[in-house]
Amino acid sequence: MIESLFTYIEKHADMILNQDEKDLISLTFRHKKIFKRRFFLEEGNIGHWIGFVVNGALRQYSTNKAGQQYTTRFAIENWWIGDYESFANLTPAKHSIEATEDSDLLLIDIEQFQMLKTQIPAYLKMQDLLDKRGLIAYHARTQASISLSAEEKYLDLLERYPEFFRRFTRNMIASYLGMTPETLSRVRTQHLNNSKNR
Amino acid sequence: MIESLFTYIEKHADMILNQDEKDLISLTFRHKKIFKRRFFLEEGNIGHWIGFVVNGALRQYSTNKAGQQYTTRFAIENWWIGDYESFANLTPAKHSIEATEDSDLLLIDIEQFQMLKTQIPAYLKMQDLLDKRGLIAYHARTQASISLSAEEKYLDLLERYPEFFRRFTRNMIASYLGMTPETLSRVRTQHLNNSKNR
DNA sequence: CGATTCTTTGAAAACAGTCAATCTGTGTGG
DNA sequence: CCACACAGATTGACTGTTTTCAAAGAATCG
Repeated sequence: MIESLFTYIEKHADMILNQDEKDLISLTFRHKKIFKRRFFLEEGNIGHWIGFVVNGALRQYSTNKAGQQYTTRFAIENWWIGDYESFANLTPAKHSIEATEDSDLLLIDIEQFQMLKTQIPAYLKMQDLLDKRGLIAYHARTQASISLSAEEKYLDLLERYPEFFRRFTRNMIASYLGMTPETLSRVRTQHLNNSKNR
Repeated sequence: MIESLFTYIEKHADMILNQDEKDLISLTFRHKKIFKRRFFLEEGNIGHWIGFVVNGALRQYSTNKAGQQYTTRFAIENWWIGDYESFANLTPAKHSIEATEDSDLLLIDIEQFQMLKTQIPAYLKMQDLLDKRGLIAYHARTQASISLSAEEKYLDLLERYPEFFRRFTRNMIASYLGMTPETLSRVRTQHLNNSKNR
């Protein structure tokens, strides 16, 4: 189980972990199984842990006053999941995180997270890369949500993460893209027909 | 000029800078004046520097294939401005940055930026805070752009940053909010009339 | 198999965008 | 200092896109 985290760190830091480092990491993370439809975090609680997804799938969402849910993130194998704001500041989470498949996570809390960054150079390097990427990804997504039509948003996501369409429901994807399920459905059939007629 | 940067760092790190640290910072940053309508960075170039805005105002935007501009950020006094992706990775910038008022910036490049983080604890602490805030702000903006109507987006921005409406043109604000200037205009007058009738 | 949830489809309404004309304000040059 | 030019802002009529509401059709889970 922990092996996939080692591989992930080595790949993203472009460095090799020695045995001491691997041992430290093994001791630091703890395994948690979350079954489908169960919550990893519920809005209002403190999200003490972030998790590395060994396998499974989860979605993060928030709910507005009208009770509508907005999916803010998806996570599948080899992604990290957690309410970053709550994790970093130990404030009540503004999001809930629910498993959409039975999932295996490796958890770490903020103190140990900081500790690993100081103790293991590869961990720090990986985290720097992820922080950078995170900012850039948010930027791209904001841009997309502002400037693209419903169809373009759909095509954009389909191109980037085709797997999402196999693993998450249309409702979740629609709310991730900021459109209704009906609109997503129409955009999809329309696009499928277009491809057929060529 | 550099004083406002000291103040900023001390405030955001919640720490005091000693004289050596102040001297180091003074030597590291260099002043640059950018006049209205001039560019701090043009798309395609490498954004070697990021800048602390001592005074003035700037906007960052990108242009799509159709030639439309999307404002991605504003910066005024005591904000940082730069294409973070280009700065961190030394890749060609995907955004342009233009002064919308005569502006004074204090510039730093990536190497010196890293150096200050290792040499000055307050600088590191400030930067950690800003990174956190940046992620959270992007999250909030993404959320807003997905889930709010034109009117709600307008009200949201008006509440958060009323100053923007005084210092940036409606065109810029409309493109920041992801709507046409006409829609922004209508939403505004409608809202002004609503407030009047109470 | 039956119940529940998810997805699709249709029609009408709301919303935002486009195009064109007018109005406003600012800055520049004569 | 005025007049003119120009960019920005508003307004109106129209078009196109997306949402809403309602119902029917699939798919999934116990």
